[in-house]
Amino acid sequence: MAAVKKSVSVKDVARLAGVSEQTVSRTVHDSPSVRPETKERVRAAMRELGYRPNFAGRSLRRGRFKTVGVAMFNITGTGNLDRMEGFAAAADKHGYAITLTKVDGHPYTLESASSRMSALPVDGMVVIMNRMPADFGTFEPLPGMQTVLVTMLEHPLCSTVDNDQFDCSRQVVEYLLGRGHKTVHFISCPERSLSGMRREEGWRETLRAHGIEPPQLVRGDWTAQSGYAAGQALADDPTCTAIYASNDAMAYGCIRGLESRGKHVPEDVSVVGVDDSLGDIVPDCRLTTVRFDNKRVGMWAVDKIAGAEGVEPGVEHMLFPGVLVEGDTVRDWR
Amino acid sequence: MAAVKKSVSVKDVARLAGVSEQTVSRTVHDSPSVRPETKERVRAAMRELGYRPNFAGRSLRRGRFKTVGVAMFNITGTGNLDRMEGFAAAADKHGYAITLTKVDGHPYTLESASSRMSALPVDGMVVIMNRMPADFGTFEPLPGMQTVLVTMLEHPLCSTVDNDQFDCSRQVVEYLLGRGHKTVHFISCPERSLSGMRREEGWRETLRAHGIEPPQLVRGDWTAQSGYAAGQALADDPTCTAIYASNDAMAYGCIRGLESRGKHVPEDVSVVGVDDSLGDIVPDCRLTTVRFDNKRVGMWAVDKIAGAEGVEPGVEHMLFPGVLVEGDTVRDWR
DNA sequence: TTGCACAATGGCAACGTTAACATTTGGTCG
DNA sequence: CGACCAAATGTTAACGTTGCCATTGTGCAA
Repeated sequence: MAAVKKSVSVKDVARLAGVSEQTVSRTVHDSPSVRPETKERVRAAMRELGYRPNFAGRSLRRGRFKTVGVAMFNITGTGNLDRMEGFAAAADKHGYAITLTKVDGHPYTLESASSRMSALPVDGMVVIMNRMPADFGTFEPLPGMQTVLVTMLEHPLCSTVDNDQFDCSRQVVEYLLGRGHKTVHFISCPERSLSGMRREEGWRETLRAHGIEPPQLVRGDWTAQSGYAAGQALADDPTCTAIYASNDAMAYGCIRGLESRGKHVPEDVSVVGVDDSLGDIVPDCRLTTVRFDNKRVGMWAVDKIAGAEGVEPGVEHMLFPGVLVEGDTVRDWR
Repeated sequence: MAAVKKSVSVKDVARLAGVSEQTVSRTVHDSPSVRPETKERVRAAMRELGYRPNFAGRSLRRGRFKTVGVAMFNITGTGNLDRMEGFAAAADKHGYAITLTKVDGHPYTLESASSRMSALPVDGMVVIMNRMPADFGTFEPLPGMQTVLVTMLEHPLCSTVDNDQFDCSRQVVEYLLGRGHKTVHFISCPERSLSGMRREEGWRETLRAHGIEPPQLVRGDWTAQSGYAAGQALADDPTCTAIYASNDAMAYGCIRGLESRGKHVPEDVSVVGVDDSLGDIVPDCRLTTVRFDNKRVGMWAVDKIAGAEGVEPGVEHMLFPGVLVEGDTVRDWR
């Protein structure tokens, strides 16, 4: 039955329309040097045969794919969905497509991401770095393959873009100090997280810049449970009037932990989180937090590649600041 | 300076290694009919020139792209990250890549997703349907383009796969009835959600199958706030001992709403959610919920396309059941 | 009438790869 | 020693598209 459906080429269309292949091509590209009635005839033939331009032939001829590759070591991760939204939106804007690749190979290296991409039809690539790759310092992007890293670390050969985690902490700490708190306690995250460590640095250095010696931090593990424990531990510390948690889940856990020890938020203790991820999940708490625009980060990365269009655009480093969103979990002591 | 870097082709490698292009090709594919020392010579030449096989030339020759396209109307959505994880994992397994496309065109139709894909280098496509597309009944997939829809509705021409939302409600309702509850109240979601409506049907029909007339449902909007309001409303209903909420955020909101009215969970009222999305975000509550394996759904979709490898595989419909995860929010009344 | 400009279209080649077939080489066996 | 075989390598053509140049046709000024 179902005849083997060989793909329809310009040749087939040309034959049916009684024109040359070249005229078909010109019609596809809507060249002004084809007579309208000829165009219409060709278009009719295309419709009849169900012609669709062949991507491979076209790319081979043109030498470009109009596609950006995205390499991820872990697909599941905070903000990845928003970043992808950004990738897709920017790609769309430039008429590009996005090719997604999971690099689950054991070596967590840029090299492995790069070689994975090299066989795919992409003009440039974006790598989402969550941790520190072993070869960050020595990595060289493939020749002719514009490479953008999503990370806060600056790379000498690749453009980079990310949220500004240092500035995020600066904002939070200065916001709390500005509300009359004498110091800010910190619930951190596991040490292998790049962005988490940068938040920690920001907290520490901002306090020092204000002449305050940072108190002992409490190390968490991103979960609300660890925040809960941290909240209980900090409830007994009389100097603790303000807590900055490295993400919203820990901040929320912390609030509940404080409450379990009879401390009220924000009356007794102020709490600030990061990520604005609680959103519609928690009913009774408008957490003061920092919102990042991950979509914008994603768009920037793809814009950098797709927007270049052949020109050699040079290495650039971009950090987008987050926005502090005021909720109901901070008390003004002034 | 930077000389125009024309891409290195088999021809260049062949010349340097002093062999024919075919031998280079055979070496790339590790054919046994090339002498090991010849292979080594060719490999050395490839390394020296930095040869990378050209995707376009290869696909043109082979007629296949080894790529699956994924069309999404909304990238941000519950479970999409896990589904993508599944897409990527299955693609990887088959040596395929994933091309992601956001269909943000105004018409919410399969046709628009399909035509968007037709110009891209893909062998098949997956469409993630959140709502009901206008042309669901009349849509015909592109010839030669295997199309899989992620939806619970069965389509005559396309394979479909999704979580079994009806069965999910059945499990929850029978679980609660089995614990001695006389009926199960329901917090629904907005009516435009396909999966939500199917959950609603499952709840209603399972109750009826057990000879119980479903009580008036409370319509929510996915947010914890709406769950909170629902909890408060249901707290005054003496017949209400078990509540099934259409997602975890509403379930959690509901619990807090009940508590605000002096009802305790699970002592007074049992609450069950869906999605297992609270995870590490909430510290004090192990919610009984239903966990779906979205990764598996994603893998199935890509397997269906990439696994076929040329053979015409026929239309198939797949629903994966969720797993009820017991937490601490259900009381046994028996 | 010729020459010329311009519009419309056609022919050819090349992009990089590889399947199919062709050729060469070295060795084995009757 | 010639016929034959297998292993190793080479040659050709084709996949679909499009840039470049050539060709044809048409109208208009010289």
